[in-house]
Amino acid sequence: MSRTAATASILHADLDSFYASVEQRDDPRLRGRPVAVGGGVVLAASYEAKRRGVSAPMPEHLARRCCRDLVVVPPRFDAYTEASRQVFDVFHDTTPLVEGLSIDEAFLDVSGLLRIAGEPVEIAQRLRARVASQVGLAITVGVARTKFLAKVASGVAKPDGLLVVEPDRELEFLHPLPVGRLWGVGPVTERRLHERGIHTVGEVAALAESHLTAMLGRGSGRHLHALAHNLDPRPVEVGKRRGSIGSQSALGRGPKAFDTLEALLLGIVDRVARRMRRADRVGRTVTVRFRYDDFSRAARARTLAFPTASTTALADVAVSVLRAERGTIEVRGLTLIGLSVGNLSSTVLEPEQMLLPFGRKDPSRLDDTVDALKDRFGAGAIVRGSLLHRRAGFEVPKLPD
DNA sequence: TCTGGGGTCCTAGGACCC
DNA sequence: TCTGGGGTCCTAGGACCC
Repeated sequence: MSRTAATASILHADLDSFYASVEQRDDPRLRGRPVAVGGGVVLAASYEAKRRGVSAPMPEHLARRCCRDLVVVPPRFDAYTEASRQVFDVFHDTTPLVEGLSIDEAFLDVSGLLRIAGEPVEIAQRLRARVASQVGLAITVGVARTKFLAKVASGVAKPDGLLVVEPDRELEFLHPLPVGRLWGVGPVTERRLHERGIHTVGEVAALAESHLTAMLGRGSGRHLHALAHNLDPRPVEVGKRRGSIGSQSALGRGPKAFDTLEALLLGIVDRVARRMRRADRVGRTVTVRFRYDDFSRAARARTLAFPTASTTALADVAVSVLRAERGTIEVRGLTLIGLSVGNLSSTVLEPEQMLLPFGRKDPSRLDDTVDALKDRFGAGAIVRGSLLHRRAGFEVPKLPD
């Protein structure tokens, strides 16, 4: 165990230009050519296209302007999902400690595998070779002592690379890098730092934490201070579940009839509700998102007393929120509408959770309680203690003695 | 340059409870 | 009866990531 702290044994594996690479793999005519996946907007660009200045999210007509022979292909999300599944199979075959970050990247903890599988660098080499031969895709791997540094390393090693940052070289590697390389530094934070003459990670590291928090706020300041000193104790976490499920749709400019917006929103509700049911999740917080003609955004949230994945229940809430915004929408013009459902829980009934609001912990009562609640709210309902239960006038069902 | 669709995390204020 | 402090929940907005 003690060696985990001293050894570079966390891998960050990241597929290169994922969508575009899948397209080039499946259509030999696309290989070696600048490829963009998208339609209207570039979702992903191949390295040939990136070298010519194409990047996501760039409007298609601009991408074509800077790259005259760009090949634009429509996305095939099913193919990407399948390729991702195959790559994650290789991850899970490498180590049980896999934390997925997105469809195309994950952290792997290989600290316990020295005797079985060898040094982390050897494991990383085999992982890259297996993904290439079994899935036909290039994957870049960064190896370091912390998650954060492994991710920075893979970013530096792209494309199709492998980079190990040994523990005694961490700051030497990190400090010359531009601040934008830090995970969590986007355009806004980068600009704020540049305005103060701070361009490298080393310059961030030279600042007191109090200085950074005053500049960027408590959360960002602490985060940045820790990262600049390579302090990142977070372990690789297995079995994380996502906290929200949503969908959205861009509408383009121009006036839309309000009825059309309602119909669009209902379509989105239906899509989200189906995905929730397929994933066996129910949620309590319904958020409707708006983007206006001037690109400003707003979100309106409503939290229900009980979680649901019912299309009609979610639709009722979503439509009432939309109607309440009608005046604003008509004045400002709408260019995007979206819905996400958060506060997710599992649909599997967990008796301990259900008893929470009642203060009943007697195990002999569990089955009766569950039955009573099922009768009243349906098998999908989970009851949890919250202010809203009380505010909504929720009454504890009569339980048999 | 004028912007898609899927997410995560943080902050801040107000309501409410103990 | 008055007052205070700490904690949780909710809403809204913003930054960031792929």
